[in-house]
Amino acid sequence: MADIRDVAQRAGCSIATVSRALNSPQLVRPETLARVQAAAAELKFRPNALGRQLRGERTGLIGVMLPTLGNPVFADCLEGIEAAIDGTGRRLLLVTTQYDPERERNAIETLLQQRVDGLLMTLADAEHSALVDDLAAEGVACQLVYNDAPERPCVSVDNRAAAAQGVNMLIEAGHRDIVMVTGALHASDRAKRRYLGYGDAMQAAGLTPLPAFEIDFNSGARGERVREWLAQRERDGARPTALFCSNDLLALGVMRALREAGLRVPDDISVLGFDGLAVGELLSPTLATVVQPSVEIGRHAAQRLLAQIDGRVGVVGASHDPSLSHALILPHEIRRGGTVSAPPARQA
Amino acid sequence: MADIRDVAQRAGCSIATVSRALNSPQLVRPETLARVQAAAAELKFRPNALGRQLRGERTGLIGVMLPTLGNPVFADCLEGIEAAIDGTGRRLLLVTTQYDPERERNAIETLLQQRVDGLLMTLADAEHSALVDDLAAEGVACQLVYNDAPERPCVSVDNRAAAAQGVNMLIEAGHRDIVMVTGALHASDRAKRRYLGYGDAMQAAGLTPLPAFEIDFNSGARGERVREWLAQRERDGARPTALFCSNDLLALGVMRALREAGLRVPDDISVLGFDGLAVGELLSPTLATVVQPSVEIGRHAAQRLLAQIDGRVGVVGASHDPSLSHALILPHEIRRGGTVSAPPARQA
DNA sequence: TTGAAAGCGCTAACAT
DNA sequence: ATGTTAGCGCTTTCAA
Repeated sequence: MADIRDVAQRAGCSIATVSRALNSPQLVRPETLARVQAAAAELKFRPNALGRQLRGERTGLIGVMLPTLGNPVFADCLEGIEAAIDGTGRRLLLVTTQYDPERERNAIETLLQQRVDGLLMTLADAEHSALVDDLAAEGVACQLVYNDAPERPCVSVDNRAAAAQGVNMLIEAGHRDIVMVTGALHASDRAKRRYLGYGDAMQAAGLTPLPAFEIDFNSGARGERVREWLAQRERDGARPTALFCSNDLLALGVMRALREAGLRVPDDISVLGFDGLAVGELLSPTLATVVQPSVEIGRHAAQRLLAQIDGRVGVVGASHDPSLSHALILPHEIRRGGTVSAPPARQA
Repeated sequence: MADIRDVAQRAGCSIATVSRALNSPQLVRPETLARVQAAAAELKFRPNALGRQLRGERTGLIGVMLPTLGNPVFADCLEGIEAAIDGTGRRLLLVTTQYDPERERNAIETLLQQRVDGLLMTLADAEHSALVDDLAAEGVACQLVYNDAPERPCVSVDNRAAAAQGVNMLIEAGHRDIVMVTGALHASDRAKRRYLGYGDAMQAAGLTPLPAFEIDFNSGARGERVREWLAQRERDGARPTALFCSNDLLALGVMRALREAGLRVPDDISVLGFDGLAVGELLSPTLATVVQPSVEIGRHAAQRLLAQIDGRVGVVGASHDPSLSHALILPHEIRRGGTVSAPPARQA
């Protein structure tokens, strides 16, 4: 593979001139420029980004760390990130962590070793993670996505308020027995905040918040678990009339289980999701859900990160925009859908 | 940021010893090793991967180029890729191209400049693209995913046979008026092969293949287009009784349009998809589809790529496994689902 | 406008 | 077991 020296020799100039011709053509005499370009083309010269990166201040690499791509929420967000960096000459280094804190640590270390200019990530639990503080202390540019921790650099919706508003919609539809269904609650700060929002809405309506029904997201036996739980509640005479699922994917799984258990949605039981996945609108009945602007979350996070990186030019006197180190809360939306209706008439 | 020299000084040894301590601990006296590790920890030394990569043969970087992450097929495939490289110490450089050939060219060039060890990609049209030949000529390790071009290094299903089998299922259910619905047909070699498979099945049953109904994937007006088209067919008295959609996402969109047009699936019209998206099973009725093992496709492609890279050790006399430069065809599956039933009784 | 030269941080001979 | 040294390919002063 030809290197800059080969090109220089072929063009009859020094490597410095080749470098200029490639990066600052205006600094080079047109005739020389042409010779260099010709030489580069003939040799199929492909500049080695590693050399440049090793030398320079920046690599143009952005580290992206997400829990999984199996949930379209993250894929959507990634699309927003891509859209934001498109045309800036940056590239994305991608890692997924499966919500595993240890993998999170490793991944970050790896990305940092590659000298990414900045980090975009969703942590399992941003509030209790010292990671973000460490990164801040090290001066690593970084934005969290989806995590909402008010005092941290992140982009998200107000999960608590959004959840409350969603649950409130259920209440307004006439539901009083509402249970929240979540994955492992302890593993996700978002699910926790949504549960708080659920509690807010319930209490504001004078209802008693119920414990969340937690089911393991990764277990194949989800359907069965749901049915067992339902049967139990049935025996207790306390079957809820509505379920608030902490995310859309979970809602879809739950709905399948309900169907298999012979329950009709929404006639027998209403279901509300959270995320606003596009597929939700394609279902019938359409999935009622709390919509986060996933693509926009990704886009904004990336834009903020770039601003952060660029603001770091002089390294010292840089114009550190303080707003970039606090949360950016994007508006959520309630999407009414066919999975929510009034509760079935009470049977004596 | 501390570099290897700082660590050496602090540990009272040479940089070579530090390097050894980090990469081949067994070559270093335990006592020295301990000193180095202590020094590295105290200085929060983070090895600069760029230095190593510039020096070494390999970067450990794998370039991944996909059309979009908006379609879960590709996200699933990416999960398989991740699974395959997990634990190998490699990282993924990700780019999406939106099916745009020019972006494809740019992206590849970019990835190559970063000196990725190999490339994993889905091209819009692998058969007519000179890209793959160029790459092969340059000796770049590369595997195509989803594209099935028999003579190329790729991992996919046999799109033609799979489509034929799917369409045959429709025929066996009693359908004779079957139309294939696709995105821009010219843009995707897969859609083209699936259309061939459609033709195969129709002809084998003594039926006349119909022209495909192409609708722009990126247009928001999809629903409307479908309704117009249906109305037209209706007037012609030639409304098909079954639609074979070239992918599941399209099928979902089409089904929505059908519903909005007042048609029931499958009572009025049957729908068959292609891909095997997980959401298809969560719908009701569940989506009948031709299932590709997306995660496995990604996993295998990555494994083959790694084998290719590793086989290149001696650079010259390497054990170039020739099978790696030909297609690996993975088995597909027909998923029967609620969206396909017998055609409605003929009305005079 | 161009060239010479000094590294960026690391690894791997080669020497001791 | 450890040190010395020569680059990997590039950008960027500093001089000319």
